Amino acid sequence: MAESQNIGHEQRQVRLDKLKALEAKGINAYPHIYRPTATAASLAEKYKDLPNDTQTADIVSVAGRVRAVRNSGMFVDLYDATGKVQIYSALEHLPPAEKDVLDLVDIGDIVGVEGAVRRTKRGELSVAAQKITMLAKALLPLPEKFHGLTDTDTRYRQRYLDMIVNPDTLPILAKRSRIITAVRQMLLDEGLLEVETPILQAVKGGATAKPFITHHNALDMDLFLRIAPELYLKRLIVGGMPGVFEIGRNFRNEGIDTRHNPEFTMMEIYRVYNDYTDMMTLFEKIAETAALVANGTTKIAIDGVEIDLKGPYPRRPMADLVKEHAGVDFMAIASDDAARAAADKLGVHVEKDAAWGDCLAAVFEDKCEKHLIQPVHVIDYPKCMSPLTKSHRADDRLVERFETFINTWEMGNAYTELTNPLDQHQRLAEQAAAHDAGDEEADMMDEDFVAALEHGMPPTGGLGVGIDRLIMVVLGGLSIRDIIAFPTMRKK
RNA sequence: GAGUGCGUAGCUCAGCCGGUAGAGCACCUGACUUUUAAUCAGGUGGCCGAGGGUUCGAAUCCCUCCGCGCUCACCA
Repeated sequence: MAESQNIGHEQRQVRLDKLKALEAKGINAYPHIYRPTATAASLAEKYKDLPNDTQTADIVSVAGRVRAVRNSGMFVDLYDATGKVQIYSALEHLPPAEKDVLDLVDIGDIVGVEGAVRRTKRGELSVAAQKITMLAKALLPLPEKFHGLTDTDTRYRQRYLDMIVNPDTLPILAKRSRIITAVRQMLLDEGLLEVETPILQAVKGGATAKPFITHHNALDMDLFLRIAPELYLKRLIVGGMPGVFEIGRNFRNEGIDTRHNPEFTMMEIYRVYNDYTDMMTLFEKIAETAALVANGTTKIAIDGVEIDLKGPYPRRPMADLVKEHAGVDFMAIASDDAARAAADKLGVHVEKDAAWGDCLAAVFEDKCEKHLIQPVHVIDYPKCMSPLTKSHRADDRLVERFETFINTWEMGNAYTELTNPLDQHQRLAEQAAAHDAGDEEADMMDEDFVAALEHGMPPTGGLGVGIDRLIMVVLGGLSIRDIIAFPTMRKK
């Protein structure tokens, strides 16, 4: 990479010269293996009562990245995955050959140190070096030690630097990993099967969103990167799996901001003989699991506001919330015309051909979402915007669908899944007509999916959870770019 | 997509009513077996994001482009 060779070429040259000096001594600066016997944290724990200015006879070896060098190498701060341990090099104890290696150590190098455990006069637990092993000579300098790396561009493009110098970055990504693992385990404990379904799809479906399109050469066929796995997971239900879930990447060709990344991690769950109320309980369990593993409590603070993820959450019909926050009872509005007039009166813009349900949803988004700080299941969505959901058993204008909101963000989306093949075919046909008329986001007709339903799908509850959003909330309202290791960036 | 701010040394940042480039850290040399953002003295290092324009003279003013941030729009 020509570019990296130009970065700090002077400091790089100094380090290259040191690398050559190591090689001249017969030292491999990139050895195959090193096996430390201790970590910073294990030493801190084991020797927490060791008095100042005391050296033990315990010989250990530690390994990590050099982050600071003081007093011409007498004190070196070594960081491993567990924290910091100081390396103390007293000339009277360090063999001359080891001192030569020490002189060739720079900040940023990865080294292994063997020696006796000691606490210095000033109280810093240290390893009194007897042998110093270069494990990886760094050729490029690290960002500044005190201010770290603040340039967001560099932080995202060179995330490894962000992780090395900014102390919050790695723990956040580690918590992401633990949250996903814990949620996965919880679902496995529920008896669900984790499955994988196609990311390359010939027909896009399961959501309304603009897709990425790619091309398969051998088949000479365009394929969509999935916007959702829904229609394939339901095929597995038809095939007889009683409960499935998938955690994986979805791709949507839409805007990028602090809450949206073109590729994001979605979790979808389907369980037979469940309806949407069962999914509400399941969502609460997922959120609690995530919060507990990350923070040890279900309470989180976002912008100074305490939010408790402990269930059960209130269940509020969309129309009730609209009535509360906008003062209009849409359930009492009978016609599309009257609904549009009501929306207009509230200053909510709707299309000229907007139906009753479109108006209700538009008013909800404009007037209600911003108030939904504490967890709430918004239930009973209008039918027209939910082509994969069963009609509400008590009101045919609605469907049995809910979205869970936390911190005003939509966190999850769940249905009593539509299983009637004739109804499904008609609703997808309406979507497909919109798609053919130019609505890139509308669903397409998936004949095979409908055929699957024609073979019979048991009553099923389904739940989708935006894993990134969940992590953003659990970790205190972070940007999606802080919880995705490598967010999508423009080509530089 | 719109508005707005930013882009100067490896990193963090000054300089911006035009006059030829600065600091701290890092790096190099030296001092100090002392430290913990070690300290002290000296030094190296810049196509001032790219291109064009105005001007005797541009990091600074103007235009275009590139990249990033924020707000809004879009977005289940």
